[in-house]
Amino acid sequence: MLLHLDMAGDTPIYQQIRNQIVMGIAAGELRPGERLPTIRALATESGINVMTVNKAYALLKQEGYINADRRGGTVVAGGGGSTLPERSLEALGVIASEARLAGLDRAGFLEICRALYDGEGVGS
Amino acid sequence: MLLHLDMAGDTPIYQQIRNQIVMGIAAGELRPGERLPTIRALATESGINVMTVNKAYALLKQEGYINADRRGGTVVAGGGGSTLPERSLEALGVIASEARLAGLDRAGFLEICRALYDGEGVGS
Amino acid sequence: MLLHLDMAGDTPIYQQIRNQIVMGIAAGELRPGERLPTIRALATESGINVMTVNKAYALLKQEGYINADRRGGTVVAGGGGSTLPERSLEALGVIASEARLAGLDRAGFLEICRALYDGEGVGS
Amino acid sequence: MLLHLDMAGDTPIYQQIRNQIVMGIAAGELRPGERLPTIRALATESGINVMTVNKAYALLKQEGYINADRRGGTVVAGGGGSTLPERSLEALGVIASEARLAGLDRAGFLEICRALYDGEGVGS
DNA sequence: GTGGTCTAGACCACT
DNA sequence: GTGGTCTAGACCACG
Repeated sequence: MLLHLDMAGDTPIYQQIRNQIVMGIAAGELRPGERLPTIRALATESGINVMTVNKAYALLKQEGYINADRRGGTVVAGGGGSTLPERSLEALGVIASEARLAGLDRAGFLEICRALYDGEGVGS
Repeated sequence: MLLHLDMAGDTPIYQQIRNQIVMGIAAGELRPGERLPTIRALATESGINVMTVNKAYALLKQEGYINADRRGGTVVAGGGGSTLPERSLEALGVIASEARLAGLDRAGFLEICRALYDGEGVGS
Repeated sequence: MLLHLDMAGDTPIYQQIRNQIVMGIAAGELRPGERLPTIRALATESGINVMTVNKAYALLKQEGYINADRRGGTVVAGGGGSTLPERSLEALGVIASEARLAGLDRAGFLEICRALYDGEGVGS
Repeated sequence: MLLHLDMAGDTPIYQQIRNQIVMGIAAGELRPGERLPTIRALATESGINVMTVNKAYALLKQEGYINADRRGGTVVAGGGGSTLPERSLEALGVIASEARLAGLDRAGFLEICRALYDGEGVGS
């Protein structure tokens, strides 16, 4: 459970944590039922504050990606995802426009989308 | 040049302006060489601060989507976009993961991407 | 005596046990004088800690819903409840407000209250 | 905008704030579109921390009761409430059971519910 | 001046 | 030992 955090960028740290955990689940590195690292463990290990990790976990819980097992620990939730969030759809629309203006043709853009969906890296 | 601004959402207003102009260019509603409305005009017309529109235009200029006209106006830049920005690529990766976890299969996801690329709406 | 416990929710487990026993008594499934399952039995049967069940029983005893039997068991207490607890009254006030804001008119809200009082389910 | 906060009780402060604002909206003391006090103002005025009020506002925003206007300030959202939250329904079921066991007959219980819905006080 | 974010350090409820 | 809550003080993005 190694996180790559960019302290300088303008994406909030708790968002970065949230994003990487979501990607980790989608990639199968984190399986449903598996325990996530403790808030405190992740905080000290990453050199950030407990509250920040707390916020990330709270967000993930609210979105239904993870569950806080009252017996201690936090667990990856099993499936049941409903639909692609509205705000992601909007962001996707903007990105598609940027792709067109960047000179990417339809096939090229879809190839990138496919690669990311399949969890392959995109040649930077 | 009608803007739909959401004062409640968590996307900064200048970002919303920037996004909608980018999408407008990609959709062909704004053609290369065409003049954009004055900062002041857009501001009063949309009921927002001049500084906010200024920031959006500055951002678009910096990204190369628009250019300052010699006579003081602002015009849509022609082509020339190089590659999909790094930060958009990262965002796309997150969205692809969310799509997987939302139960969307590859075909469904790519269909959405295609529709957005082609400028069609997505059935909500 | 089957308990439905939600380990993920934010209601403490001992509270859930307490609530379900209270509802069981009100519904007539548990009659005054009837013996409750042993702490240990309920704990192992539900896969939770003995201390947790203990806490629930202690709470119920303190509230007067159950009594310690001379022979070491625990039995459902008979009637005698005085008034609706202050904290429940406050919670009810909040819920009534939520109902208003949810667009529920007075008749609809009271119908739900009646159904729950009479032990009927509420159509989801 | 006076809040009555119980620092000793086991209800989190941010929850108490949230509850009282919800009740304030339902009672018509806070009307849609009206500005709520600043986070800092409410914090200093109530002698609590900014982060605590922040959390309460974030919760209210997430529930759709208020909107953070990006131009500064926070505003009461207009209507549009969907349905009574599931967790409130469960709590209501428990309270109805407590009422029965407290010796309240159906009419008495419904009278209390009606009074609270109509915003009248209940004789302690 | 507004809300959003982060930190360091602390206490508490729950299991 | 876990997550949940609170504090005091600070910086920043936004408008």
